[in-house]
Amino acid sequence: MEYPFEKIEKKWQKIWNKKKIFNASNQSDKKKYYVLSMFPYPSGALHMGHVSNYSIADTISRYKMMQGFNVMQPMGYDSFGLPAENFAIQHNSHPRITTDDNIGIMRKQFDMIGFGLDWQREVSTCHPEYYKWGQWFFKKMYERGLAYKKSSYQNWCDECQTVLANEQVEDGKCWRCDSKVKQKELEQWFFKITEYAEELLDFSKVDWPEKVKTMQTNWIGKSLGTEIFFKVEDSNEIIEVFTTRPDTIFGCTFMAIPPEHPLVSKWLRNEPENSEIHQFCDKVMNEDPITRTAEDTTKEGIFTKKFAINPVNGEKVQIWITNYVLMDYGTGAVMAVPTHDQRDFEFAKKYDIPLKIVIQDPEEELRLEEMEEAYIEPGILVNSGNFDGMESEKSMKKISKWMEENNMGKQTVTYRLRDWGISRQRYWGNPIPVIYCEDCGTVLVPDEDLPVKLPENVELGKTRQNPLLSIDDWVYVKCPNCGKQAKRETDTMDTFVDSSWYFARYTDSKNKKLPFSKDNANYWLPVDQYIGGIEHAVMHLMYARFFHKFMRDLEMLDSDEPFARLLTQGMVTKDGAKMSKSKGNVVDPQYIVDRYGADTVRVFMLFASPPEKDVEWSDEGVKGAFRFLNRVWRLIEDNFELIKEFSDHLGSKSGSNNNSGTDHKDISSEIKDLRFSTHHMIKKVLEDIEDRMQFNTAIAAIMEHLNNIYAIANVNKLNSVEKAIYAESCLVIPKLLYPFAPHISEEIWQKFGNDKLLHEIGIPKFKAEYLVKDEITYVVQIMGKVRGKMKVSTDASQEDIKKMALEIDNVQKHLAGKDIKKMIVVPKKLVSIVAK
RNA sequence: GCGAAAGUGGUGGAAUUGGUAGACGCGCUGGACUUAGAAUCCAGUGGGAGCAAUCCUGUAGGGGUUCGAAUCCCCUCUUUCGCACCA
Repeated sequence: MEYPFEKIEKKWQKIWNKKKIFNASNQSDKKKYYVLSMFPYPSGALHMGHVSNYSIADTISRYKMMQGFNVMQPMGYDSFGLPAENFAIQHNSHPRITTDDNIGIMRKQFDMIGFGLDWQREVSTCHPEYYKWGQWFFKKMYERGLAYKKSSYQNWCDECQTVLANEQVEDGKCWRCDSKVKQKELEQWFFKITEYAEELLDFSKVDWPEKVKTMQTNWIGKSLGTEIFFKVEDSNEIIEVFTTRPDTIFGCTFMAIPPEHPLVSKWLRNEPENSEIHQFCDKVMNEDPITRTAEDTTKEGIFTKKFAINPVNGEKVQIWITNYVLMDYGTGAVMAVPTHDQRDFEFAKKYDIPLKIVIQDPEEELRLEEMEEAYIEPGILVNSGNFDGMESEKSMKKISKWMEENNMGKQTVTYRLRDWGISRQRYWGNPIPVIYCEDCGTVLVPDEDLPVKLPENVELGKTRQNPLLSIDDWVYVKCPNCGKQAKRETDTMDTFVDSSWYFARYTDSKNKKLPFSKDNANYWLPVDQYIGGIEHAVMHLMYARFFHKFMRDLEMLDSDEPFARLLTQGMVTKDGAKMSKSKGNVVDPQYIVDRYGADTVRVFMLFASPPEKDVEWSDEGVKGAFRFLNRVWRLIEDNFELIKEFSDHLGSKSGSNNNSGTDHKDISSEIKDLRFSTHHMIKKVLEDIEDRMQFNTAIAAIMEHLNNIYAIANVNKLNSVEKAIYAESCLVIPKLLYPFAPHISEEIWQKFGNDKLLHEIGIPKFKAEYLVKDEITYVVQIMGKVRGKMKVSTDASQEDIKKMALEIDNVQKHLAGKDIKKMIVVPKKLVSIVAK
């Protein structure tokens, strides 16, 4: 007989709902605990990845509730974005409608799995009440000089007809549709995330996986160096270069700039359209960025016939346009030192540019004519004016300082991180609240006109262009300043803007005057435990940190970081691959819940592997989880009378478990072991959840304890003290199972007349005195090999233990003819004998 | 190429501080119950030898430190992830 999971789960979901136990209050005497899962994009139905993510979060949440925290676990929908727009086009509908439909479906499924979510706080980023504040934040950014518009080469996805941020390009492909990304020159809006680069490198206030911290650190890519100013010969133009090797400045023999460099377009104006130099620039700029920036791409260039003057020695150096220098790193120009940089070396060899050694190898003297590759190691400076003879590493600071003093350059810090391009040329996103007026220029939409609502009357999918462009009565508006006919910005914001502050909106989601009140934000933030996929390590998690610090600087909240603790959960895989429709290896949570119940799915997910690792789906494994819950159920059913009889004595109503058998002499060792098992399990489960976040071993501990109970053969023959211990060993199960399988646990708990819900009764505590055993099993090793085992009473002395070990038959056998050199006793563990 | 993490039975995974390797689950084998199946229960299950006691062997491979190594150190291989002409 299967336990009636369907009835039980429906029943408890109703009760929790009715009692509103998951509605967190913004004021409480209890300590707060904010658990957050990354909110989903409403794709239509929950998939196993969601179930895994939210099962982890719900386990932590319910555990913290039992511990007496004021827990908030909110949920919402990341509902703007291209997929929603495309989905609507496919279904010949409007994203507003399809999105809300999908949210309806997901909402039902959230309830069906019994996640303890605070629905009062629900947000959906595509609702005007939410996106109004995104626009408000945009204005704040603009007012503080953190939002600006510029024209530049951008990652362009033809398929999605929109620009992508650097973070959204993976292997040269669009992170969404996988098609090749091109470069296109466009005007678009940026958020100055680089302003916060330094602070974003500081992870001292968060407890995050090393991996994520490293990924962000690498992404930001800080490097210390020097900017050096080169004059262009016979002109007042100046080219700034950035270098991390100022010690090689005297060896600079040419300068390398990319075709995108502003001086290039200026110079090209005087060149005929079909000139060689024009052709070269066009060719390089049209190359796709991946091949162009690949390390093995052949270095190419063209001489501009212009020269720059090296400020340190007045030498003339050729200026080359090349394909290997990037416009958007550093200053977009490089001083090339072929002898001490491999790339410059290759380039100089190819085009016969002069070489000059300025750092000598102290081991073996370098000769120009023999060099086959650049010498990039430290060495002794030569041909470097006053710096000759200095060690190259030590000279760097001195040279920079000297250049700074003589206005030849300055020390700088450069980051790989670029400003965040947030314009998207698509309909289904948050409109950028800007109006362009011929007279007044860029004008922000006044606060009282926020939100700029997305027009509803759009025809999607007719053209590949942004449909907003063709809605005249939306685009043409009066300038808020002068009243003259003006035009709206038709780009919408990247959806990562919406998800960069939603965690703060949850603290006060109904606020009509502000994104959230400072009091609420300061009460709840930072999020105590954030849970989501590793794929957001750089994008979302970095943007959210940036926004949080920005909100702090607006004095909207006081904390420095949004997420104090982060858990990156693994994927759900089947047959070794991520579940996906295209691979046809998807398992529908609905089907599993219908067949085995929500508790089973949750237990399986949590038991299959530790949370940060991938979970390999296994139909048999699910059955195993189901079998386990059935075994729990049967244990309680079969022993109902016995447990019931003793449950009142045990004070289970109050949830305390301190009567583990008033200590009596006549307790069999079997029952003492059972009592040990009970307390051992409590200790293990608490440690695994609290300290290690390792739910698989916590569940294993409960299973082990269940096996120990089943091992007690003749329950009816137990005396009354023993029966009480037995009853307690059973009753502790629902309490510890609750965070993982809440429905069945509540049902069992209630069976014994307990009117309190499990989260109200407090987490059980183990008693150390029951974890002390009278006897401990010692292992006896000879030369590291186990040769015997013995039970030793806890009060035995080291000498006793040694003596006992030597008495074991098998030990004597192995010691025959050998001298004992040494005996090591490891308390409570083993005896190791060294003999030869 | 650089950097990081990992590699344990047939399988998912345990082993928290250097101390009995393989907890727990799945699968498999045998048995009980059953007309039969499903379900359940009991026993066994890293490999090899043995009736058994017990012994040998075993944590990607090779070396080392130690009374003792999955765990620490060195080398090699493999996998995954991140970065990748960043001046």
